[in-house]
Amino acid sequence: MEEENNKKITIADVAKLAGVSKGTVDRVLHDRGGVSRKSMEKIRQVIDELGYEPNVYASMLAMRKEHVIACILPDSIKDDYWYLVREGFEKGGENIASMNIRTRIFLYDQYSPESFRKAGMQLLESNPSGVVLPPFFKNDTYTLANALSLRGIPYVYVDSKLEDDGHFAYYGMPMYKSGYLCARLLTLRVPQKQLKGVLVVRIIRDKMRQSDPTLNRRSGFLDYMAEHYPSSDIHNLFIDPQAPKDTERQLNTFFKAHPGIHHIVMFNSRVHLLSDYLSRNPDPDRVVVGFDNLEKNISALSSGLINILICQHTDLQSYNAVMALSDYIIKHKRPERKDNFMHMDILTSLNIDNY
Amino acid sequence: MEEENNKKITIADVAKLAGVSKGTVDRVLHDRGGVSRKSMEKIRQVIDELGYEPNVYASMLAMRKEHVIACILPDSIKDDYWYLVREGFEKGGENIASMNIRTRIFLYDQYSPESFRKAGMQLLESNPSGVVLPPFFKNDTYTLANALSLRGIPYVYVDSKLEDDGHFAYYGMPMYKSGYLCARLLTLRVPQKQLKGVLVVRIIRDKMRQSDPTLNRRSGFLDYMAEHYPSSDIHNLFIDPQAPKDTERQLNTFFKAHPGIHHIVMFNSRVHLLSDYLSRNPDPDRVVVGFDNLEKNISALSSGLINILICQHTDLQSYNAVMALSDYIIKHKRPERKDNFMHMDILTSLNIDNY
DNA sequence: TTTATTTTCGTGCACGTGCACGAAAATTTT
DNA sequence: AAAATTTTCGTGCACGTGCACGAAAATAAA
Repeated sequence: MEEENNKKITIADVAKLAGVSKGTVDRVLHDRGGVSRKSMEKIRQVIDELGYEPNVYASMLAMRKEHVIACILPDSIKDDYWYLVREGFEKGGENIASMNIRTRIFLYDQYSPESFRKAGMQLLESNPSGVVLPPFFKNDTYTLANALSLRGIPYVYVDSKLEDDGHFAYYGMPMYKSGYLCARLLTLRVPQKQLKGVLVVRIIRDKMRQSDPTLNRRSGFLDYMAEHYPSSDIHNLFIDPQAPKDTERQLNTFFKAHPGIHHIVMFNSRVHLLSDYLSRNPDPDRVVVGFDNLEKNISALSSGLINILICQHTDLQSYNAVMALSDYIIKHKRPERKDNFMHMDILTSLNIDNY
Repeated sequence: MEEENNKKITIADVAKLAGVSKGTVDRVLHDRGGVSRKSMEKIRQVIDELGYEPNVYASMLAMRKEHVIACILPDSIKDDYWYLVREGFEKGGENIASMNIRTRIFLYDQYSPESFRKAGMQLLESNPSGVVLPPFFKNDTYTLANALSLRGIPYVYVDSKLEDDGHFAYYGMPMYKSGYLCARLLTLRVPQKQLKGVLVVRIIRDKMRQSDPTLNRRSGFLDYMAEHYPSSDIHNLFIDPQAPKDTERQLNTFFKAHPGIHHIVMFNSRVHLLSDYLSRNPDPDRVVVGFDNLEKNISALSSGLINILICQHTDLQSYNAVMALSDYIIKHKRPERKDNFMHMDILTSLNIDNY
């Protein structure tokens, strides 16, 4: 059908062929009613026949609305996990700035659900055309998602997603699998019988957060270990990220008590917290695996303190989310898949360049 | 300076403040001369003061020109290396189709420089606004690049790049490093003394191509091996991709003669050519490393025939190239870096999902 | 039928930029 | 100084869509 004879088909062409005015064509294009059934059918048919496609530029030019894509985020220091999310969002923002779409970030205190709600209200007031929504406090996130649904504002989950199905898209990571992969990489060079045990370092107050996605990662890890090294011990050590000296002392104590253990993992993004201890206590047999491409992690990898980093493009998630929303705003196109799981990158000191 | 009080600054605003007409402002915006020095300076100053930024939509709407981004490629069967380049290019094309930028591919026979020149002429005749240019025949590519330069058409090298500096951008891979990484991954689990040797499988007629980028990769590989396994042998086996049965026979013969060798690498994208032999001759000690995310390679990885695939986003290269060019056409923005080296992904059967 | 109401539809302007045309101003030539 | 030429600049329309306004047509109420 598609008429590909150089000239672009416009609304006027459709109108003429359908024997109506371009106003009417516009009405059916945007489903805004007030068109008789006969006209509508005729117009739809002509649109198909001619293969009409709207001109994005003319459309955006005519539609004066100023578009805003918003994001709600925990306030965070530089080089934090959430900072990566933020960076990706902002990168996307730069990319679409010239398309007259602005971005706004609403920050909250990750230890105060109250502040989340407040930020959520402000976000709604800004009347965005799309929202990037990393769930944090489950119930409050759900409330916010509902409010957005009600207003017809598309929202994209990143990081993890809630069970509601009203989201526009999701960009996240296969947490369970990442844990499984982590276990495998950790034990790559270890024959079955030699593995004495593994130390899992955890953050003491992560219990606070209602739903911790790293739990799934831990499950994946434990399952692999149970399958392949059933007799090896998994030790847990809880550290306080705000007390680096305590951390170092704890690690010292632990490894004095368990001289046979050389394998360490952390399931969140903060493996760099171990850097101090690791650099002061070299061990040729040691293997350390961590997650996420924080700058500090990457430099720890480069300098050999840790061995492997499993990266899941935390920043790409929010970047993709922004781009998906802007594509929807500009071209009215939905992403190919609604739920998108990111690829896991294995980073070692050898392939860390150009990352 | 930037006036951020909601209203967008237009050319008319600039014109009024500079005491000229918008036609004149347009002239300085596009450097098309015919403007007195005094006016020009005044206008430039006002533009800075007001922080004027052109409206992309209005600009593209007014400028009727139909933009084409072209690519010159070896004709290839599906699931070939060059097919990946093509897929990336086409994916980019889909993405910008709604922005009224078309893509065109000019194919040539990779065994005929003559056909390359012909395709190049056709490409020039299509008068593209930008070109994605994977070098193949060195001299002819250089000639084509020159012709493009002369016409002011930006061209982006992908895959590898020539020494001229006229290119708009480059998206490629650190070949040497990929070889080095390959060697390391191949020998990950092998103690120094146990490695008897490695088999390098090569394509018999790759000598034909004037500059073969995989040579660098081979250098990286050999350097690593010389450093870490100085006493191990590197065997070369030349196969003909069009004679699968010969290949299998050659491999059989080789491994009968060298029972101690279990490590295989191929430096091009065709490690899948070994699949038949590998599946019919299982060897628990075997390690196979290959390159590039061809579908056949990926399925060989999934089914455990090969162990590691080093991927360099062959498709992303051409995709990025298209996007960079379209960004330039639409927003007049150049990429952040001129030369972009892609990241190397390490793929195992464990992290191959969602790739 | 006449009037009132609702449904359907056409007209025309605005969005901001690019560019062609030709006029005005400046400069050179006669 | 007048004419010819060159330089500089202003005017106005086109691009294709969205949307407001009000007219025409269809339907309902009188």
